[in-house]
Amino acid sequence: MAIPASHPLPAVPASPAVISIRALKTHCSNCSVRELCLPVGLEQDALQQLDQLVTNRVRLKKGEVLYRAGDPFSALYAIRTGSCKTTVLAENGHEQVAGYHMLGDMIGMDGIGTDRHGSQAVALEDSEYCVLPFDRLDELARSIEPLRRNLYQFLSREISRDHSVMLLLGSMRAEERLAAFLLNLSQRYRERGYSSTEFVLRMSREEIGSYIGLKLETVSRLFSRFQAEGLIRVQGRAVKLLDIPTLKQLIGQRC
Amino acid sequence: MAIPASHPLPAVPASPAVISIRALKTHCSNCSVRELCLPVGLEQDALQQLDQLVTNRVRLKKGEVLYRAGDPFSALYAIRTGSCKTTVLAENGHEQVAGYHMLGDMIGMDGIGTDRHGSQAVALEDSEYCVLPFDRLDELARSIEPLRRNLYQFLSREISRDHSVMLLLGSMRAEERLAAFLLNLSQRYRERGYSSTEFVLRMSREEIGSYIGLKLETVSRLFSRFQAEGLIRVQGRAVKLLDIPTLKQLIGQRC
DNA sequence: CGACTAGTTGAGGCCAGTCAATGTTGGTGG
DNA sequence: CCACCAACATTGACTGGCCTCAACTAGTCG
Repeated sequence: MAIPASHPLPAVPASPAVISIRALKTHCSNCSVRELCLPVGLEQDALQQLDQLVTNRVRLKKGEVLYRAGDPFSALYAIRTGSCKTTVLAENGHEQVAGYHMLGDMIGMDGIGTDRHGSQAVALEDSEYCVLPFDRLDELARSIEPLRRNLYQFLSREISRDHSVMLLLGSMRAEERLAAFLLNLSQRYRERGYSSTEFVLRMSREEIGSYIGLKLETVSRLFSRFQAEGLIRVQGRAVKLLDIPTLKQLIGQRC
Repeated sequence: MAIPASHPLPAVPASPAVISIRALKTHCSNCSVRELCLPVGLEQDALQQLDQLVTNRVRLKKGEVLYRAGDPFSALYAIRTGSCKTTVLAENGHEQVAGYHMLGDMIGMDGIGTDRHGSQAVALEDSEYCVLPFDRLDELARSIEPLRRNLYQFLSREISRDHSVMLLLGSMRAEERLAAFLLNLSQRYRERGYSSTEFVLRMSREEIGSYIGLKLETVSRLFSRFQAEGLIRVQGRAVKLLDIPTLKQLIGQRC
């Protein structure tokens, strides 16, 4: 796997923060997250065809918006570096975090059906996205079976992921929610070759709360309590998981 | 079958409740929900090709299981008549209703990515399902653009639907949840040509509660309260919406 | 250094959960 | 047809977990 193991992100080569970067040496074929992303399992020549499709990349600074709810849908986005949140808007104006995405993740899939994005994506840190024009991706997927399979998988996995969140929101108590949130992050960092016990949260207490259905004060209190109980160590947004077994027990114990 | 209402479904010809029915006069081309289901927008010959794919249908009695979590995934299912719920299972054994599906809906899509069903589907009444073998559906979709588009749409719409549920579970108060639940049903019945103000719930109070993140007692109390306030009339599982504007206001008013 | 945002902590209230008793409905078999 | 039973539903009393409101602290950036 790519990525130097322990943690920090591999330094992104300095480059002008321009929207469209062509002929940059970043291709799917040598991308650090190719094993997690759309290219996984593709043959060499399929990879090259995919490379030709991904000619645009977008760089965002923290807080910048990739797309808004209601924007015309034209492409999916694969996260190359960094992380972002997706939020959904209720008719009454309430905004809620629906996803916390990191490198290798694909976002924008809820827009396919309606030709409009159904959610909003906001960078949680400086980050880079591969633009996958959907029409061309679809066209390419027609002929490349593994690519088509991967596309289905991303769509389907998003559904499963949402089901997990529904489970969390619908039946867990506050401490279970936070434990599940932390363990989920831990696993995803591990899958990406980072430390699974020590990482930096890219969301505020309020955003975390919005994601897991709690108020920010409750999130803060729980962080404090988990720390007091020796389960984690928190320093602002830096978290270290100290007692993963007990955290797991927290979410596995109730009927 | 539910509710005669404005333009009821054409009576399904009586037929033996056998699992696999071939050469029955039920085809996509003359199915009553074709405008809501996979065939929507398809040309005549595309329709016929789809017909050839859907050779199996499954009939379930109330309470019977279509698939279980962990079952090998091989097909999607389109609901021809009746309704079912899908449930997801947490690692700790807790089971939660994740979806309430009715005719025209497609289910099983969370199984594509893992080759295993991620949820369980249980009939809420006697109901009938078209079996869509996924490999063959995929093959057919390769060549029929509108079919492929529809497939994407179903996947994408499922994601959007889940986001709505997350919004409901994450930020609404009990009365808002029930109002949203009822209004959602109302709209879906309307789309299907049934009465949007008068219908029979196919789920118990407990199942409804599981779906919208409340306990059954709370659901029951809310039904009683809505009735006392003149918003609805409830008689067991038969519901009549009396004051839709106020119900809408209930979910549209909070920030 | 001051304004601002993010985070922590405390006190109190309320909404929904829990526990429990009772009523209702629908299916089954005598 | 009706008695019976089990599952479902209703209602009340009480509890408690999370929210609300509020004060305070710690960083951050001009």
